[in-house]
Amino acid sequence: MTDAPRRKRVPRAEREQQILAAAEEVFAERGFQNTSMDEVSLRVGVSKPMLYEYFTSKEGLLLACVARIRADLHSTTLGAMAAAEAGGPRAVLEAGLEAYFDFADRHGRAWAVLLNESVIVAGPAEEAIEAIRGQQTRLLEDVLGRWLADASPTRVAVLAHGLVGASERVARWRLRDGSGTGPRETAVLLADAFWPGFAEVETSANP
Amino acid sequence: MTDAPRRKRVPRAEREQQILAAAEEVFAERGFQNTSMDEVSLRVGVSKPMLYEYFTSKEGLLLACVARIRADLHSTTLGAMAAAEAGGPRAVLEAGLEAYFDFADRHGRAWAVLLNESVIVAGPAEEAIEAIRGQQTRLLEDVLGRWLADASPTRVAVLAHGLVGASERVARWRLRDGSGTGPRETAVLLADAFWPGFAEVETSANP
DNA sequence: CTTCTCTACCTACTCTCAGTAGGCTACCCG
DNA sequence: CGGGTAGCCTACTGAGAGTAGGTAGAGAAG
Repeated sequence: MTDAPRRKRVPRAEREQQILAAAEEVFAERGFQNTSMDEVSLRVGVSKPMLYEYFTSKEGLLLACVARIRADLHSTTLGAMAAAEAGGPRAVLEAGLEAYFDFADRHGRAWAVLLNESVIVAGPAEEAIEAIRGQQTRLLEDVLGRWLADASPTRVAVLAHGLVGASERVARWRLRDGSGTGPRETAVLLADAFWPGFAEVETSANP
Repeated sequence: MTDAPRRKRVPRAEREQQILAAAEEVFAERGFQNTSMDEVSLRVGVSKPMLYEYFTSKEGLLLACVARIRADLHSTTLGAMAAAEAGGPRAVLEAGLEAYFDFADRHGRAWAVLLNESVIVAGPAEEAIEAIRGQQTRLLEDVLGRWLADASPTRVAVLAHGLVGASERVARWRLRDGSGTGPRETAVLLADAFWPGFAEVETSANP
């Protein structure tokens, strides 16, 4: 009946993952601002100084969450696009968009908080978040650069950033009001809007 | 030599504007998170309780700043688009985009912090910010709805939200790396990307 | 089995800062 | 020239980010 002295020792890597999982949950529920480190530590079942030992600061913890989910998103969309390679550029575009919206669906609020609404600061953390976001844009710049070999880098940049921004906002709209529209359908609608703008790519179509 | 007893009484409406101006500055410099109410009050030359009297909370102050700058942006772009009406839809689109990028240029970091990076919370403030943001989207939905009279509301929504998202991200990119590209040039590039997606509008062109 | 040591872990603080209680005073109006 | 009110202040409370300094479990070495 005396309460269990359940101090269970766990290797660092594993605890880090537990902490990230709990933090992602709480951030998604309450938002970054309204989350206290005490609450995260409570939910993991570990004391606060551990969080600081492993992640330096509250911002650091947020950054780690963002990095993790971004990496997941990146490999997911990359995989989908690679799988659609045979269908030609248009199919690749649609596959990437669909994978993105599907990812957003599966991760719900965590996606919105961590990828869109969370940036807070004007200091190094902002840089860090933008850098992580840059992965996605660079991926698109690569692909678009290959398709539009003779377009100016500026044009490629505008298209890539524009497409990323459009995806984010459309995904957010779906989360709030537009959930009646499925990932596939949404992807096609957005691709329809953007595709004709890629004038030069009109060569290889679906089989 | 005894320091001035400069308690200068100022009517409420005027003080509110002073406070908003100072807050916008500090938020832009430090970011929301790293700004203390004490610092804002110091800069205005007024004591902290005044800020709370007029704006309820730190979030409330942020919200007021956002609302103000959003309203400014809204009327600016609206005006530019109205002025371009005679040139046809394509000219209206370009004018709106150019006004947007120009606005972002003029407001520098304040724009980035207040319109893009500042949303913080999961509670009512998030709703409020989204509502303010909604102005812009609704404006576009109106215009697009008129141009694409026979398109489904879903398609119009995707286009409107997509275009807003694209503008935001492209503007942000310009602020960081792409400032070599002027507002006009950027607007044309983005319009080129999106325009052909508005298939049905191809009727009225420039004189 | 004992001791050594390394790393996971904790309790108990400090300090900054959002938000408030309660009162004062400049200015207008009669 | 005395109210009355609107603008203003000093001086607090409480929450929560971040830290100092120490405890203890588990494997290695004897």
